[in-house]
Amino acid sequence: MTERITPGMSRFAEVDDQYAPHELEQRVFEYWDEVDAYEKTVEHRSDGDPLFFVDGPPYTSGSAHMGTTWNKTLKDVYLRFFRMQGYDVTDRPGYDMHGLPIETRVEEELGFENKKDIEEFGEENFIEACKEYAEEQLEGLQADFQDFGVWMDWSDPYKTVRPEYMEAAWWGFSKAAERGLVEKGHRSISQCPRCETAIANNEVEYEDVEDPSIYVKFDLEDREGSIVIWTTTPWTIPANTFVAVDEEGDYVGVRAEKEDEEELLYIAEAKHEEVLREGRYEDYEIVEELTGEELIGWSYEHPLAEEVPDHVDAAGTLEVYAGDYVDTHGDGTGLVHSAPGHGEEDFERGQELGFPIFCPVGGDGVYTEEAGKYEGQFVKDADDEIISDLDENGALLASGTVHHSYGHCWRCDTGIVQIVTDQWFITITDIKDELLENIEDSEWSPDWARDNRFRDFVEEAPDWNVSRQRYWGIPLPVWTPEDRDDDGAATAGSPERAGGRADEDMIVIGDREELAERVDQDVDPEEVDLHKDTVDELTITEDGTTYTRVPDVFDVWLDSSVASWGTLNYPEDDSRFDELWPADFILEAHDQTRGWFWSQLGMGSAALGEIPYEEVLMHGHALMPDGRAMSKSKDILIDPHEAIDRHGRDVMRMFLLSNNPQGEDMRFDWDGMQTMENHLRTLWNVFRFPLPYMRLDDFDPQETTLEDVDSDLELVDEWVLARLQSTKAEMTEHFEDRRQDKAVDALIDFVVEDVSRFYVQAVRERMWEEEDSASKEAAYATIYRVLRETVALLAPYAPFISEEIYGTLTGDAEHDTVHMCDWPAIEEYWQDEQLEEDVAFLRAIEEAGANARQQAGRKLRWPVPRVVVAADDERVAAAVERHTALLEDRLNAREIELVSADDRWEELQYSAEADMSELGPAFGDRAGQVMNALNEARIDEPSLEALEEAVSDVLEEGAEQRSAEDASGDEPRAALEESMVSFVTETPDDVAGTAFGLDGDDRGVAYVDASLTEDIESEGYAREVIRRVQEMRKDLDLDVEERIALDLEIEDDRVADLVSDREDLIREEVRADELRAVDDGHRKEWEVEGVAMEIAIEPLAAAEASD
RNA sequence: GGGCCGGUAGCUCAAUUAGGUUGAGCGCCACUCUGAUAAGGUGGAGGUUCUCGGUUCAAAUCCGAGCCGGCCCA
Repeated sequence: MTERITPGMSRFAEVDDQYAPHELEQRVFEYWDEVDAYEKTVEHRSDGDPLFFVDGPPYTSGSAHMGTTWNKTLKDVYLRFFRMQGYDVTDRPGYDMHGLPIETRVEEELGFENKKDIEEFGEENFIEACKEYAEEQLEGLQADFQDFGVWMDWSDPYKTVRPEYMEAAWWGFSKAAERGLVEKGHRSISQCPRCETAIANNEVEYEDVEDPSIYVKFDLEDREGSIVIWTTTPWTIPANTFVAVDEEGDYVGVRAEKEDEEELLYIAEAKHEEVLREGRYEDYEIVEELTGEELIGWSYEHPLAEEVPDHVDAAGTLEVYAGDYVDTHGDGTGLVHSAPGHGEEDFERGQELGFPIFCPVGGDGVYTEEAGKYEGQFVKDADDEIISDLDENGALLASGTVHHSYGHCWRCDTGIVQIVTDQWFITITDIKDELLENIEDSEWSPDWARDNRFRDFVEEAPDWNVSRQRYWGIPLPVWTPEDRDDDGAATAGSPERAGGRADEDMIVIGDREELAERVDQDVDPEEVDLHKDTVDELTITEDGTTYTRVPDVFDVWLDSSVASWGTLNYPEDDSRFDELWPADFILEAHDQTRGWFWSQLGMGSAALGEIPYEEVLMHGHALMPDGRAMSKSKDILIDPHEAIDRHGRDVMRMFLLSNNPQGEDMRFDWDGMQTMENHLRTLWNVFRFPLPYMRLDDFDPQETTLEDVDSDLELVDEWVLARLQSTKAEMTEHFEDRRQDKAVDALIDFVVEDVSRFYVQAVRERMWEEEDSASKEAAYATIYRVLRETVALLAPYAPFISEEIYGTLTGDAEHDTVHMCDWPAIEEYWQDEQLEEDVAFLRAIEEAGANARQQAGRKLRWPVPRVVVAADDERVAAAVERHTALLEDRLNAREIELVSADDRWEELQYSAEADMSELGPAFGDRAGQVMNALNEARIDEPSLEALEEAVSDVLEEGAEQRSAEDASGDEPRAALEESMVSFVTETPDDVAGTAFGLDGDDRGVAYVDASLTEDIESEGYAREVIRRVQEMRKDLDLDVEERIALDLEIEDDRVADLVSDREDLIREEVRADELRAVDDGHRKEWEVEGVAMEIAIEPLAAAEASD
């Protein structure tokens, strides 16, 4: 067997100098394959508590975009987290593969124009072509998801086109039918005339278009004059049935003159000027003022009575009625042309009024015979002819065009027509109260998504039209008597609700077994495919009646609505349903409020009386860097593949996951990607740093645990371990709040700020020591524990780099994959809040000291004799007292002097900062003035008396005002209180001092005494020499252990003497075994603090070899 | 047109719960440091907190009216 370098095989193996994400990720993919990492991780949790996650199935047209990528990455991070917490997670992915979008894509590919082409091609062939297309798209999507490092059960996704899944939809629908929630309805729907099918309201996309805008006069019968209506759809005029007005609106009768003719017109008062201007009338006079109520009952003549001989003429039609959809201040005239055969509101009002439904338009948008003169024309094409006919009839008041938004088919972009047809509905409005109650059984993040958005939607949701007159979908499992009058005309004109209850004479089949049992033909339930072409011909004969299948297929939203049991292959497989259902967790974007969140609620409630999910995490959309929505069709997008090419999978995931997942949109940001890469590089470097030392010393983390070296731990070790505990606690809390972004921020902060910038800095010298020491072992054990737990915490986010680091750290001593690890538990033993706070103060002091040093012009390399820490309070003083040595070390100070809060430096001056929350209530409208005075004051001691003295002018002025206003004078004069101010030190010129603080509050000042002594100069110059020799070693690319000969020439005698005092130090630090003249070596001239030096080095191995 | 969410530094966001002198990271500029670091450190520039009005001693925060973006609905 050939030896391979893979994570998990060789502890502390050599790793890349640089973090190289692409190579690393390839290695990890291969490794996962090799050890069956995913399968082992699933198996590892098989005894855990079940956690039933249901994947909202992506639609299989097109490839993964940044939004899908974010969605799947979020799912991945939570599923990995749940697994690490011990849950046995159901993680079956799914794909939504039916529906009009795929049909239109396939039609495009095949060059089809309309349904006739499909019929000619053959339903069976077309369905097969759709299936192939969907499967192809699925492959691409799934390859992408796997490439993003998402771990789900890719071997067995649920597909909505599989018979067992389609059966799950049949089952759900049949349960709803059993509850009496299925009915056939005669309703106004949006129809795509190209696709020749109803489409759901949420499939209608609104686009700005130019349409006719006409004002039409309807001549009144039995009285003089006309009422005026406005419409942008002249093609609906043939179906006019009544005119609606606002009962309480104000209307006027106007005598208007044009070209010597006079007309009496009735219009809303608010609109009359505009309408008359449109009609180019020269003069007018208001002759009547009426309310809408007074117009009711007026009858008029149909304006196209001759052209459309079959027009509505039933009793009560062609009259004025009240309609609550009329607005006398909106568009139009305040009188609304109403055609129940078209508009939804018109339809509903027409039903109430018991009018016949006249719709002279077919499913293809072409006028039928009933349209008389216009028969055979596509409705939009007939607009011009209708307008000119109206004109000829003297009915046209004005004709123009208007830009407005008009509904279009979401897939083929054809303008929709509103017509009345027979459709099948799930009447969820009958169980609306139940739906609203069921919502309460689910927890949502963020909570407003449920309590505002979702509830609003559910409250207003209409019945669900589930039928589509198409091919690529789950066939309706409904059989009706073959001689049945399917166009539903019988119900038209009925004053009751259209369609009525579910037909007594309707058979709804619930599964394949039942299908095989009841149909007249031979059907093998194991083999039957269930698509339209296989079930269309099946008939059922019972009690002498033959039933044929309703030819429609389901709205594709119904497919995914049954995912909670479809995922479990229920009802075919009932082995897990009772244990798992309903889903514990679902996670989708906010557009699913009206989509999947809703359809599942409706279907779950209709079929099973319950909401099918218990917890929802609702995220936002991925936006472009400039905040625009991404759009594939407009080529406005960031391709996840490009993101991976530029930065790698882990980086992309880290970026995506560092965004708030609760309802807020995410702006993609290349800078943010780069920052994440920098963070991961930092982690890589932290990880890489101790490896050579551990290797050299044969450190064995199983032999030498943290517990073994407990007594040798130094302060920084204990501190970083305490920080680790806090980080774990913080992350766990954020994860449980479904804010993985805050969790990863905490982790990054820990790695970058605490481990890399502080801990590693602090332990470098300990690891650099050549001989074994207890301290070094303690540092090894500490950083090992820190890294080992860090990669577990990071694993759900960045599974690749975590895997490689884990493998390199643990060898074969632990799990095969980091993803089998438990979520790191908080260990109370290592918690130490006081120490964390102490170090926070020390770091603040260090930062201030660095600032002060820079002010004093003294580099960190040069020691300073003394740093004075003036602590504002006991807490700070205690921290400094406890850790003086560490502070000396970090500040490179010979001595730390603590000035406690009770004492102070006489040289110092003070000023005061006001606390406005105290000052405001006490001084009222003068608080700002007092604040300014306080800020400007300079005093010698930080006492309230001194301060009051300094700002006395302002205080007294206020007191005078107050007593002048308040004659009773018993209110006490506002005075300064301790709580209103905090004192701030002012630095003397000769000492550099900088304030330090925590969380924005000043807590003291660090003063750096930068005076020089010979001893300090000696060390300073020596360290300057060391630094330059190190640089020269680096020039030669010498190994860290390599010995050299050093040649040092310094012109200034005084400096030369100072440096030679530290000869031992220099030799040790630069690994110089010999101090002598070097002839051939690497030679360089330097200037150090104005002193010229010449340094030469020569590797000893090379020197020996050349001898 | 309606509902929900958002608008704070060049960018990403925090501070809005409960009103009290607007902050961080990234980016930029200058200086500095460098034998784990494509790093690190110090300083700096950068703000009409979308606009207008109101409440208040005091508003990014509360209220009202708009504007812009996103989602959903019509």
